[in-house]
Amino acid sequence: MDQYHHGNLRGELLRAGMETLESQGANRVSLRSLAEAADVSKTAPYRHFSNKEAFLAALADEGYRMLYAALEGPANKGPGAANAMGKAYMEFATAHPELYRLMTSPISRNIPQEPVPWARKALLLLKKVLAERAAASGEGGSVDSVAAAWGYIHGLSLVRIDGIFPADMPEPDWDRLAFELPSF
Amino acid sequence: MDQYHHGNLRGELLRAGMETLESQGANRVSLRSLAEAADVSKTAPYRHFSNKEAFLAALADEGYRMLYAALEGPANKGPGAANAMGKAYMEFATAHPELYRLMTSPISRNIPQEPVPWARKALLLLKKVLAERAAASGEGGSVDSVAAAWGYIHGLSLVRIDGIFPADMPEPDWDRLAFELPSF
DNA sequence: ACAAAATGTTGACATCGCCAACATTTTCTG
DNA sequence: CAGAAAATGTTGGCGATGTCAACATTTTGT
Repeated sequence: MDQYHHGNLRGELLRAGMETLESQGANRVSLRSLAEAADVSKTAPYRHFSNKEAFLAALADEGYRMLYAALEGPANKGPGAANAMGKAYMEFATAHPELYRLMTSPISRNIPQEPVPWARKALLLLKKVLAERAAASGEGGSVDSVAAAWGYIHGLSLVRIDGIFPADMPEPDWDRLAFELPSF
Repeated sequence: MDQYHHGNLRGELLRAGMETLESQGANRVSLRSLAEAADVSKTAPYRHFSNKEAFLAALADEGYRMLYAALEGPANKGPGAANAMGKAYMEFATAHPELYRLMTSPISRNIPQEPVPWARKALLLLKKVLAERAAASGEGGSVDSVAAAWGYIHGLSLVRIDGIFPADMPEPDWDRLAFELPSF
């Protein structure tokens, strides 16, 4: 008995959209085809997301929810939390390359209307642990130290998942690199 | 007198395409509208690029040509070449954020048919200088050391241009950070 | 019970990537 | 130098997509 109302269209769109995103990249995500797959008319998604960008931003935020869950444990490890977090961070990026690319693309930040609560939460956690580490190492929680560690782990993750690293060199020991964050 | 042949359609498409890319991002680049702007039929571009991806790859390679030109000077500075290169690298990324994102997206590497000679050249230069630095610092040119510096400068550039860094923290001293590459 | 809000549908328009078939111009070769 | 071949461009069209306007149905709240 086909119902007029889907019941959980928003959730189903996000679920199926995440699947497409992870397997084929953000460019292949189409609201129309997702609607069709959910047995719903082509414009139904617009009742839940103002446009495609907002939908992608919602997917990105879902990614930050996952990232937060992945970082929560390592972040509470006491001493060495930052290093453990670096490793978990890169593991997340490596396991979800397309999602991670979307999360760190500027799209997510160009949507002031749609809230992205998990992004805020995950990044705050990251900042907190990195700042604590900087403070503990005598740098007084310097902004530069946080930015350095942040950029390092982000870039290392991308270099790995994007295959930028020269193919004619042996594979680096990514795990060790992610674990040993640089100091300033 | 409208000519049947444009004369330099390929070059003009790349020029105008680069303009759109830099001002509006890769997603907004359309072969059709570029053709229209060049006063040429909508399918004329396909005589020069097999598809849109190949066109974007050509734009990316043009970016690597520019990057190579920007790195050439610093790379020959003798001691401290790596640091000077790090600074020049981030300056390039900051000056051309959308182009840089395209260059480092995996699209560029998924096109085996179209050659991207400048990408190869620029990345080889980068690798050479970083490897020399690692060797000079006693690490014996370790792969890990190269990868660490590479990821660091790449990630630092992206964190800066993508605005990932928490807005509630003061702006880091990007130039100093780019100059002081981490050691392992 | 009824009004309002939420959710979905139909139809339409513009843009876009890209294919097939054909036209024109330039270049190469006998 | 003529004719073949290659390069370059055009027209017409197909299917996918984002998104808008107008309308329908269902759910919710008073």
